[in-house]
Amino acid sequence: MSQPAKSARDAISQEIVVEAAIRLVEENDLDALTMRRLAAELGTAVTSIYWHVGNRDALVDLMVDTLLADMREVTVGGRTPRARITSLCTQWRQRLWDHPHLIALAHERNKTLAMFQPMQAALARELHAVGLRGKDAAVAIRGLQLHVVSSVVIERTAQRGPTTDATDPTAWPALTEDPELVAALAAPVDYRAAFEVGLDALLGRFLGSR
Amino acid sequence: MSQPAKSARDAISQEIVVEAAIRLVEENDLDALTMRRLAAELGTAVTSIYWHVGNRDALVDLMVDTLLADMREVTVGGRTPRARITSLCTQWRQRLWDHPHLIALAHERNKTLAMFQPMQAALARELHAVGLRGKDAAVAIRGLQLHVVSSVVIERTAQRGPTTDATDPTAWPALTEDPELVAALAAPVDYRAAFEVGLDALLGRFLGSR
DNA sequence: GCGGTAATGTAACGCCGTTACATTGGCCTC
DNA sequence: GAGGCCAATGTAACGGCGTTACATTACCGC
Repeated sequence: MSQPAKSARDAISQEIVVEAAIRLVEENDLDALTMRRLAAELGTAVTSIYWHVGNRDALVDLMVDTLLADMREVTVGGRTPRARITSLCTQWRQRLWDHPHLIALAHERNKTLAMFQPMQAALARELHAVGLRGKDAAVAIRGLQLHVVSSVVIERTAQRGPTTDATDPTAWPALTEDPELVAALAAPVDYRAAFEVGLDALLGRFLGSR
Repeated sequence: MSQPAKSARDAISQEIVVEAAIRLVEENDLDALTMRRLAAELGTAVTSIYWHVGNRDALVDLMVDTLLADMREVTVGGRTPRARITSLCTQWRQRLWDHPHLIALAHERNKTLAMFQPMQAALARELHAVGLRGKDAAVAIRGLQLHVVSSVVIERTAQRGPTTDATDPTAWPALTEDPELVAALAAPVDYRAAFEVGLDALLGRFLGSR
């Protein structure tokens, strides 16, 4: 981004480093992102990485910014305001879902909520159109935003360790009267359904009869 | 837990190791939990730690179990079912809030959702009393559970890095017509209020007129 | 050709989790 | 009491991590 490609020795630029780092994370883990391995992947020494990006934290910041750049533009569909807001939230959830490592990266750099500016603006426009403004609009935006991001965060962290998530049915002596409930709770969580129910509930609360 | 205190040399047991580890984390960070530092804190060698707890992952598991033991019993208050469920969720949120490191620890061991069994059982009882059972009850339990845990998780991760969370108001050229909204969005998030609004919305959806 | 500087390479520091191996010390058996 | 067993602790190392002081290269303008 800032390094002019003067030297044509082998032309390792900051973009190339960031791209390689993203590739490294997306093809493996966040743990796979080590400066040494990144240098090896680029066929260079670790000090070159440091020269181009500073340190590991700065590199992660750059990665987050790069990934976020792909999510800037928002397209809203739907007739009623409620449908448009639903589409907005679902779309945003989908995008976060498609970049699971973005969440992990942003989480590591404490930028989890900072990535939501475009969505905030779009939501504000829609709420504005329904007559919600000022503090009420802010509460609604915050609520919807938290719902989207936490839905994905929780699902992703939960799916990393599938062993302990399926709740043990034998631990509930008091519930044997409702075997269907026990079975439903022992089944894997349908996070998408939970998201949609929660979203619907939030919209019912915020929009009311609008 | 399993080591009989045969040798009275200086009596480092598994409990003592786990307690020291919890103290170490609660007085500092999760990052402060290193095997060497833990050994130094106990005035012993690192291999003793390994002998007693196995390795770092096993130690964290033990810590999570220990911390969870303090949260087993649930007390429900309130007259209407809705009030009782609200009390339940608020209470659970408060407990998680009081043990912020428990969340980080459980997160590291992918036990984020596994800690919810007692709350699940209590919720199931309440919902049962209102006539919600089977799959409907499961959906409600999941939704409430996700709401509680994600509320705390998001707030905790957000508060670790306060710099990037206050959204930059200048980034919204389209919203200058609603300065109150911009101001409200630039202010720090009131997570407790967001939690309560979301909880209210979820209950309105699940319980309806019940 | 020459100097400056952008870029890369070498080698080390201190930290981490983990482990092979040696050593201690209390108990039991003979 | 001597010897042995084995739980418990200590010593020292391995490989990997982020980071950095320092030396070295290669290109550009002069």
